[in-house]
Amino acid sequence: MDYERLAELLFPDVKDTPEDMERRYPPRNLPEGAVVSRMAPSPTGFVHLGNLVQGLTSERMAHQTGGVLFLRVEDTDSKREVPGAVRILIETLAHYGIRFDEGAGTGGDVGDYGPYTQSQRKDIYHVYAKHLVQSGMAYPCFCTEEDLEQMRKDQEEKHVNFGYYGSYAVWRDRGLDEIEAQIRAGKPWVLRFRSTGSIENKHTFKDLVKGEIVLTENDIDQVLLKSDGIPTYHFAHAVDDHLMRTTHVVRGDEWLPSLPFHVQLFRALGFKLPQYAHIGPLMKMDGESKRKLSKRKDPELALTFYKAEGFPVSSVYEYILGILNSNYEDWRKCNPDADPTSFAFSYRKLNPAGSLFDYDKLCNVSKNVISRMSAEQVYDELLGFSAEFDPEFHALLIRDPDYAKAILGIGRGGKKPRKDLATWKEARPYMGFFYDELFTRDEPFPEMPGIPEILGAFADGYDEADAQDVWFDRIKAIADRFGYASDMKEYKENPEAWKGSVADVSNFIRIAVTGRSSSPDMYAVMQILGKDRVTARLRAAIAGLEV
RNA sequence: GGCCCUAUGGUCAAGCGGCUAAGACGACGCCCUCUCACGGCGUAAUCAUGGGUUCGAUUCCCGUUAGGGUCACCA
Repeated sequence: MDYERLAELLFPDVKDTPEDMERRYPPRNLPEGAVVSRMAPSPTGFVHLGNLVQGLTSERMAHQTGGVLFLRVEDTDSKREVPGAVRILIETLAHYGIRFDEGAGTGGDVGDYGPYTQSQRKDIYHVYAKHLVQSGMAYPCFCTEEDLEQMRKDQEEKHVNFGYYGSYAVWRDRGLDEIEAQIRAGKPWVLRFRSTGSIENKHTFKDLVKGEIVLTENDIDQVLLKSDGIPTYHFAHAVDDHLMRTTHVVRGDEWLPSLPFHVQLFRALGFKLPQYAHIGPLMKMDGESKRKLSKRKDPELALTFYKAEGFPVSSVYEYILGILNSNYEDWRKCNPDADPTSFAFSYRKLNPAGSLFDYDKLCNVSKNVISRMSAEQVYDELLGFSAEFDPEFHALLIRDPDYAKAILGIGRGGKKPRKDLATWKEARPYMGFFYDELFTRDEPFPEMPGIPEILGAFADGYDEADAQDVWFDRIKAIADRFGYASDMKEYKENPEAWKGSVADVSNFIRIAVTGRSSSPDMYAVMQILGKDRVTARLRAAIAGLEV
């Protein structure tokens, strides 16, 4: 077979050689140990937790070593492409603190190793495709979809391995004349890799997170170029990561089965293999068993879900970091206010298996994150959320910023901050009663004696200027007056001696003022509500009870 | 079905040949001069299984079982 002629036939327009490519994309000049890594998502418009997990790992590895993180858009599947997806992708990732040093950007490419969008790299791939044909390592295949389907059926019946290999590789050794005839007839073709591997051969391979793994050689003649001349992932991966001088590839472990082929391809192309880190998928409980989080079934996979639920981005970030490096949580406890980038991230800590996604844990992390924020910060974030998801609440919040911040400041700061909020969505039910527009009385008063009189007595004597202890002494005095115990200890020893306790009295007032039986500290609540609102609500409650 | 990965409490997990097997979330109980939210204390709960190797295995090796992933002109 005259491979040179075949190559000319297939790629008449390709004049560049691999050597030209090497000159155009020389090795990077970086210090020893610097990691060059990348995110290489396909622009489907759907940014998910998996992207973030992978991206965060790459980002930390690159930036912690003084290396480079770049973004490459893998748009080789035109069927799946969604317009505007690249922009969404970049903005979402930036939102989560992943910044690229290089690569595709909203304002065009940045960096010397571009283009960073695969659909613009066709010429580059063809240089290597032609080279492989010239050296007999690739050949055209004219099988139709039907042909391949038939092959698959046949293999299923015979219970043999699936795929285009051995005697099933029908175009592997056809003559040049036959190929030429097909091309002249305008038949579409794909370029296949001529595999010399055997499934009898095993090799050990060192993966950064899985450790030593056993690979079975690939014996399938995989597709390198699709019939439209666009490369498959495998081929693009090899060419791009070589020319872009990637040192570390972080990806989901669903890629593990195609790793033998990638190893084979890099070798055939004469490329140095990068280091690989295959990370386990995020799982979810589905009835009795676990399964990988799925795009179709699980809304919590999409990053937009967390935005709509009102999780601060820093909460999601912290949660993911905690999943990746379990010692992050301890570090955070010791360094409550430190920047997460000062944490020593290690790929060695990554779990080789898949972890179950834990919503409760995320909430807990988020409560801690929010509790560490200032009232000012909470207000700003809440505003951002409500503007998009709760305009009515948003309008109330911006009407009187100081009022809102005072509310959000209750129990904030200090050693033991309140942790009421895990999401911004919870803010409205938490603090709604501060606004007359949202205030409702849905909590009934308990069946206990003297409630209207007690409320009346409190309203009559309420003085906004009272300090907290004076304020509470007044409540105790009212308790005594109406036959309720003012001392909790005494009451607990002998509850029968009283109608109730000062806790009950406080509760009557709480229900009257907030409409609920639980609220933050009543003194603080009343200070913020102001005397007029407090007494108005007390009077209204009394009127309601007397009807 | 072939190939590959994984296996410590309900969940996330420390552990890397010798420990009464950390810690966190969740659950439950108690305490904390008004509820709630915090905080404190405590309880229950884990090394899948069978064989080796070893003076000694949660830890190393093999089998079994279970779970997961993957077998496209998708990434």
